[in-house]
Amino acid sequence: MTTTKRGRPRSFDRETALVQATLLFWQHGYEGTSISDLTAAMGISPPSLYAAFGDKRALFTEVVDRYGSTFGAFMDSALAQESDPRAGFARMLDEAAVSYTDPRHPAGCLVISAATNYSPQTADVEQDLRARRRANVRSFEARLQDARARRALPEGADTRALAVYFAAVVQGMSQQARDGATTQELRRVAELAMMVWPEPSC
Amino acid sequence: MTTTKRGRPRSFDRETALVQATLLFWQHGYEGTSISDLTAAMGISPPSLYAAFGDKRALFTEVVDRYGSTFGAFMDSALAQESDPRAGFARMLDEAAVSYTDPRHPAGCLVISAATNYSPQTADVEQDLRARRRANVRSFEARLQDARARRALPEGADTRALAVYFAAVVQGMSQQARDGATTQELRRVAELAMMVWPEPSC
DNA sequence: CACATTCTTTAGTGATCGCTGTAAAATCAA
DNA sequence: TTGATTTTACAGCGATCACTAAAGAATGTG
Repeated sequence: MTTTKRGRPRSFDRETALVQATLLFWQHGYEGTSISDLTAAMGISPPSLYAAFGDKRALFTEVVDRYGSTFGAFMDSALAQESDPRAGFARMLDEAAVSYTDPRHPAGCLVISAATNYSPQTADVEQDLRARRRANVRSFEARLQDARARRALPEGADTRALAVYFAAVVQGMSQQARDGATTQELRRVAELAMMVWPEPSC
Repeated sequence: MTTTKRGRPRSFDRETALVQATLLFWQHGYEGTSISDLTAAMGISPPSLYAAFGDKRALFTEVVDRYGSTFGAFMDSALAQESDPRAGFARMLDEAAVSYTDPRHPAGCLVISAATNYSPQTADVEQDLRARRRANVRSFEARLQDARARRALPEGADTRALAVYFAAVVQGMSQQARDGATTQELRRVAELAMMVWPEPSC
């Protein structure tokens, strides 16, 4: 496998095209974005798109993977970088409030909103995103169990319920952002949501 | 305007057909449900559907209106029937947990999930449901302002933030239900969510 | 019965969907 | 230059989309 390039070089930048595709899928969802929409935004023809990315489904998967390592990366990093679990969840919610209303890109979270309505032939796409969301809930729960083991949560804390709760709050914030909620409103929501955190004191 | 019926009688029950359409739209969303899907489930042909309901958009509007006065009615009634505002919101969240996971119909809330991905030509449908969700937030806020006026909430309570918070929790619970959360998990989420309610005591 | 009215079925409309066959254009290796 | 390789633009594939024209079938009215 050599790194030499032969043949006619690609006339467009693959990364730039991927960003355009991300914005479209983010805004309109998987089914709401057509190949025609994509090629128009990318400035390329259908055969070029298929040669560079495979098919629509493969392009979407690549978009979601890239999204997870860029726009969506704040979640894992907030939980991982804060030594105090409570501070980690608080930071995650606050950063979600800011990111979901960032005017530089579509509102909300792509993983949450890009495939909620699925026709039978796109059920696999819906299942893909659903699996990612479920993995997120499990990630929350693992962090909470770790916190409980390290005495940052009371012995009897229901980590499963807390994980589902935080996941629901994040998803609700995404939906609210798409419905027009402001950054300030969502930051207040994030602040309120943290009040359920069980305190050993009091 | 007479009530006499002339001409060939309709061969299907309109209400039954409307219920079938509701289940399809609830499960697969507006764009994910085709006329072909609808006619197959209703057991009628396209011209019969168009004669009875207008077009796809009109049928969907009728479905959503009917949904609001049946499956979705628990929200308004919970807030209206409980004299204590806190009890009203608690009951609303708990009933949402039960309703959103009721195996007798699709999971979650139709108004929340039936049109989140919109292509340009169906933006009006998205805007319709969005308006209903915004009206819901305003309804929450009005109830909270009423509660504050009646000293059931502290003077300085941020009713706007609380309204957006409760709306986000409800929407998150709907999404979690569609992702497979159980009734018990969501009831625990509802219970946790009520812990943000500001108490004049303590 | 005949007639008007309403719903039915059959078959199809143009438009758009995701996707691709074909051949010219643009590069590198020899 | 010659040939191999890869991408390009053009055009169109079959399938499905929401929707409907046309004519037959089933009712009430006269």
